Amino acid sequence: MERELLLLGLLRRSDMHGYQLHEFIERNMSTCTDLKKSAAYYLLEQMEGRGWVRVSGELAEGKRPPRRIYTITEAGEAAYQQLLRENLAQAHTSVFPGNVGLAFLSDIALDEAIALLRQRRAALQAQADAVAHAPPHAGSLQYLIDHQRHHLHSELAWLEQVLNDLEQRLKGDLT
Amino acid sequence: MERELLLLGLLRRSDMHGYQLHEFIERNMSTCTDLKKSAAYYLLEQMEGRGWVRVSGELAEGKRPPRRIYTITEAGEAAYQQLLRENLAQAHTSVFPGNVGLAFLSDIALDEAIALLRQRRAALQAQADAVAHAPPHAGSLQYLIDHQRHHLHSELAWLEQVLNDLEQRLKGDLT
DNA sequence: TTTTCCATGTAACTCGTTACATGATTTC
DNA sequence: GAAATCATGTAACGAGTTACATGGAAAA
Repeated sequence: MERELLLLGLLRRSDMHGYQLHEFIERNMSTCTDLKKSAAYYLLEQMEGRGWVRVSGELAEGKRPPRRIYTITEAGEAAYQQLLRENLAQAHTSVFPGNVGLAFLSDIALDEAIALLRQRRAALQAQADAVAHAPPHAGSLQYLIDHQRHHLHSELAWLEQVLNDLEQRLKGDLT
Repeated sequence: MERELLLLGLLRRSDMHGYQLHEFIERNMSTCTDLKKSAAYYLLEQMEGRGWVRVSGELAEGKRPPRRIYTITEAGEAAYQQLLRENLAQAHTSVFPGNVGLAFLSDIALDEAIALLRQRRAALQAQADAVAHAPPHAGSLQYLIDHQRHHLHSELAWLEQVLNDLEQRLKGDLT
């Protein structure tokens, strides 16, 4: 329900059409979350079926497909209130599939493991830089971005620790 | 490919059947990852189709379904080596769908927001405790568990920060 | 004696991605 | 004139979950 929470939260601020919603998320939240265009359209239709949103207008400009402007309904507002509370109260167990490799780190020679993790560190650093340079946002959206920043720093610190550990061991092996 | 990496890594250590693999993951890695039984069976069949593993024996005990023991093949070993390297070198962009709510924190009254986040903190703390009390593991599996521990502590620290911030603001409002 | 564990497997379903199609409009 | 943008939508596919079926063995 996280995706519908996101859409409802944005629609609550102002009516938008699908393309616009996707664009906003892409522009302002890409470091924290993502929502493909097709998924956005799909979710909007589905939520319309549930009565959470309704099409409040169809603006045709030229001969391109008319913009379908969505508005949140009362039922949608109620759903939003509940989803938001659930979301805030829960601690979702975070699973990092990208880290399974760590469990098998010792299957690789020390020096190669170090080289690989340095690559990872560089990529992670790039992500951290991207978030750092993101322009500040009004309201609590900033919390989400700050969280991502915090998380990336934590990941970098941990990786640094592992690298130090491995480098120490490498030294030990050579002497 | 993370799940196949996981299975290959385990099969490389010793031949196992599906149930056993699932059980091992459940027992020893449940705080970091998960793999449903049906998914395990499905992946094993699929990997067998790719020639990454083969059934090296069928042990029938009594009249229950015979254990299908899987062994990693040479092709599987090659795949493993590559998957592992890819996995270690990449920094997977971590997306936390569970946190979208934070972007809408200001839609809720301060005192209720605080109460909700305290619930979240308690749940998070419980997770951290679970990882802390997990018995130590041989080999680099420990890295994975340590990472999870590190991550949970980072999350707790950040949440504490947000709560402090909100509590400060609540004080300000009351005076 | 009832429940849980062992061990496999299948079918239906949900969710989301990819890749496409349309066609005007703006930008390079 | 080619390419990217705007704006919607569909169809096919893939991965994973849920829920079920089987049936003996061990534990409560």
